[in-house]
Amino acid sequence: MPTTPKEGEAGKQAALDALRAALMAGDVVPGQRLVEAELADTFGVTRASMRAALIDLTADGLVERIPHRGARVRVVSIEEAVAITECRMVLEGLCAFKAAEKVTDDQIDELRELAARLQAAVDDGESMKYSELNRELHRTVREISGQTVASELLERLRAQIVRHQFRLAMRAGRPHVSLPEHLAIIDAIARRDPVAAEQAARAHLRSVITALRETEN
Amino acid sequence: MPTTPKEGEAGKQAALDALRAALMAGDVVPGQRLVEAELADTFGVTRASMRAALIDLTADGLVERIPHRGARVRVVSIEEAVAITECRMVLEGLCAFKAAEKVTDDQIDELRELAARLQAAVDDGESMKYSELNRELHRTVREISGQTVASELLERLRAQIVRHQFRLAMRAGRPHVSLPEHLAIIDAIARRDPVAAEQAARAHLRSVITALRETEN
DNA sequence: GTCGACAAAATTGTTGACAATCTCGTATGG
DNA sequence: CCATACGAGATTGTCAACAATTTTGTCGAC
Repeated sequence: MPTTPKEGEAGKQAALDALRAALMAGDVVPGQRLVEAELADTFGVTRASMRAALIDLTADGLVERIPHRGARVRVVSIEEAVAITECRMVLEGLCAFKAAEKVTDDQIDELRELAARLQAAVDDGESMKYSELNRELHRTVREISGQTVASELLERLRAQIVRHQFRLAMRAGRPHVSLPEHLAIIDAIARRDPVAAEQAARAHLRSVITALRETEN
Repeated sequence: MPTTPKEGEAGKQAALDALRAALMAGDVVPGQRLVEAELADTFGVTRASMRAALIDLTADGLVERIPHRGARVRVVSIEEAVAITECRMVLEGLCAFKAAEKVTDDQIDELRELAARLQAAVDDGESMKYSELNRELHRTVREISGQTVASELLERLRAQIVRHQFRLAMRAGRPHVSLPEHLAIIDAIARRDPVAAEQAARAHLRSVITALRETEN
């Protein structure tokens, strides 16, 4: 556990961030029991703070809490991951549509640069770098779209399936499939073609769903 | 305040339901301060229970909590309501699409009956009844679609704009506009035409957005 | 040998009091 | 007369102890 044992202050936020980071990083396996006192001790906060953090994470769908039975890391099945990605599909489509309507010249330059970096990462076979740029692209599109409501929903949904996303990113050859899809999104937004942008975003997520189903085990 | 002053037991749930109902019913004006002790006393629960309820409602986006400053009823601006409805547009489109794929014969009968009742409500000018059937239709479509993830998101979003929805439903002539849109959704699902169903659902929500913008004040 | 009941341990839920923080009215000085 | 500093009141945040509940382990009976 790479966490410096701080003291309890405005510890709730610290606890929340620490646990969330641990969840995201996969330092804690799905289904694992999350005992309040234990975690509170680990992160150096009071039990009340940790409790509040767990409640927050439950609202975010990352943790499952059963009355008098404690909290567990929520496990999302493949089917659930697919359903979540279907929601992402339409929401990212909306963002892409709006982004194509509102994009500025400066932002187009930014996107073009991102496209070049994505291409470079694939050429060099740096899948980690690619995956990071991938997230940056999606974030940039959401930012350009100005759809804060959709953005929040997407962020929530993404957090729930980070494990599946990670597995997907590890698949050999996956970048070669998704790169042209990403470039198509960028291109459509740069051309200021909302309909094409939405279609491209949807097509990309549809491809992600197909790939997700293939990882079934 | 039509609430029987119970005692504090599993009072959190009671507090949550009570406050949520009050929010939905509009018994409490937007922007109003929500003092923990005061509400706890009103609903006959402990402050801890009320606090937990407020935290839950904050996660649902119904109230706003500022550290050391308390909770207020969140006010959603027209622009925010539009953004929320845009998200609803694509999500309900997804549900309609899936519903058209999975609908059973029995469910088609159910939808057709609902259509008749909607028509009847409009003919009789019962806008309250119509609005209620409206909600039932949307709920039925979500149910048929089996998209639990999208359903939850939609439920959250709807709760945030119930006030605006109410204002909309009160507008004279609104039912005459939305009825054919609703019938189109039902028809497309009954024909098992996913693409048409999605288009119909989107068109309906697009119309809602237009109407929302017109209520600007 | 297995099933059921009972008791002990572990864990979560709740309560009440206290501390920290913010708001607002009031007084003081320029 | 206005601005600023101060302080009382009100409100939220935190904590530690206690109560309620579930789980686990053990014993005895069939």
